[in-house]
Amino acid sequence: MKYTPFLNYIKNFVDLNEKEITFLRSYTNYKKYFKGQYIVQQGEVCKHTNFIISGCTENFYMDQKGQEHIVTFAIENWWSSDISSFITQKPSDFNVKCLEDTEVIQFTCQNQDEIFKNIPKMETLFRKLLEKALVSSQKRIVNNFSLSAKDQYIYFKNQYPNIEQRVPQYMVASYLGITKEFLSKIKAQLVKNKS
Amino acid sequence: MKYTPFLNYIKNFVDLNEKEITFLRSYTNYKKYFKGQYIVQQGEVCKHTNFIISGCTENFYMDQKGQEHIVTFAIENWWSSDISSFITQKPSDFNVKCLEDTEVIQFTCQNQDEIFKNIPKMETLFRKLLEKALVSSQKRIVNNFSLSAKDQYIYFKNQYPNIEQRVPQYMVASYLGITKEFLSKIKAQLVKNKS
DNA sequence: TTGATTTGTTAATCTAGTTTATTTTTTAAA
DNA sequence: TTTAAAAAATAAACTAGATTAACAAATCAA
Repeated sequence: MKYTPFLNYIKNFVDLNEKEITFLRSYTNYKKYFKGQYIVQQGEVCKHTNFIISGCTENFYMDQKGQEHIVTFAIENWWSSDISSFITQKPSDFNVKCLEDTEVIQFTCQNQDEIFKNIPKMETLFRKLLEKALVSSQKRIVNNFSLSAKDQYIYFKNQYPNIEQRVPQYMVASYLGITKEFLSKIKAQLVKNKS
Repeated sequence: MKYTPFLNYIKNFVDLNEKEITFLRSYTNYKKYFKGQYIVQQGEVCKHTNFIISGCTENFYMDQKGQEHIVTFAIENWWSSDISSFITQKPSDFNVKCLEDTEVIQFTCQNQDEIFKNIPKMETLFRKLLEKALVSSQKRIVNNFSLSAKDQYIYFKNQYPNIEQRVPQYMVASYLGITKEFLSKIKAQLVKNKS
């Protein structure tokens, strides 16, 4: 069943009874996007928070010079949205785009409020998820400060071993905040030093 | 009374009745630190989340080369802690140090759980604060990617107009992730271009 | 099964920001 | 009021990473 991965994920953190599960299902919905489709577009309001059942998304923005910068990737069992636009319901500065066919369970801001009101355990879960997200966001700032591009790449590979195989290299470079040419150079260096 | 600024702050977001206020006060405590004192030290567990009534703190860490990097500043009406260590209750990678005499209202991890259990509105408030903190952390990553050091400095001045006067310039440089020499150069440039 | 588009490599040149070192200014203790 | 320490400014030499450009593989549609 389509909801299974989502409910299994929730079960890792909180126990829901039948009634709560029914409620949760009625306030969320399943959706499938195809490779290349946008879940959110820069300038539009981010209507949903999405839990990824299968597939892969990128969250990126375009700067004044027209350059794209990838802020995050998300894969199975991760959450994907533009949280800034979602909580304020104002136009987003980011795009969320599917890099593969992607299935999600999603809910609106209104429905999120209903869920939290009716199942306080869910708000506790989200509070804890936000804590972790904040920690890893801060960790990224710290790494930006104290690691060279090479060490940041190594850190990325360790932290997200699954992602590098699934996305083109120039996107990894964009995520790291370096040019694709320089990442190419770093990889050549690493190969040389190994042998 | 010492609790007034804290209760006023809370009042901006949620309405608490007398009983809830009494509860909140009995599960938090007031503490005064002097300039130069550490609220958290690298290697120790961060025992409290602190709400700053007066004063100013820096959150910094020391990298392998012995260089200090400031991750955040905090002043009146802000929260200050190492959230990673606080939620996991494992040794912290960061120091929180007072840059001025600093008065706080603080609570432990255990007491935070009690507060959330007994006053669900407080958990909602914290969930929302975390959402905002995450947004501004992501914004900082984005700026790191797309702004030059000069533009990041300008952004910092706009976003935190109060802080620059209160801390030495080399700390602003550390926060921005650049050397104090380069910040000095940027400021000289800005002065020249203005006249 | 080809040719067109997307992705990745290499190398020369360039630049934003670092490092190191010296000098000047400000702060604060005695 | 003097003096030592902390903070800020200036400048030359240096480097990590960007830019540009040309080419090589890989992927994919027809």
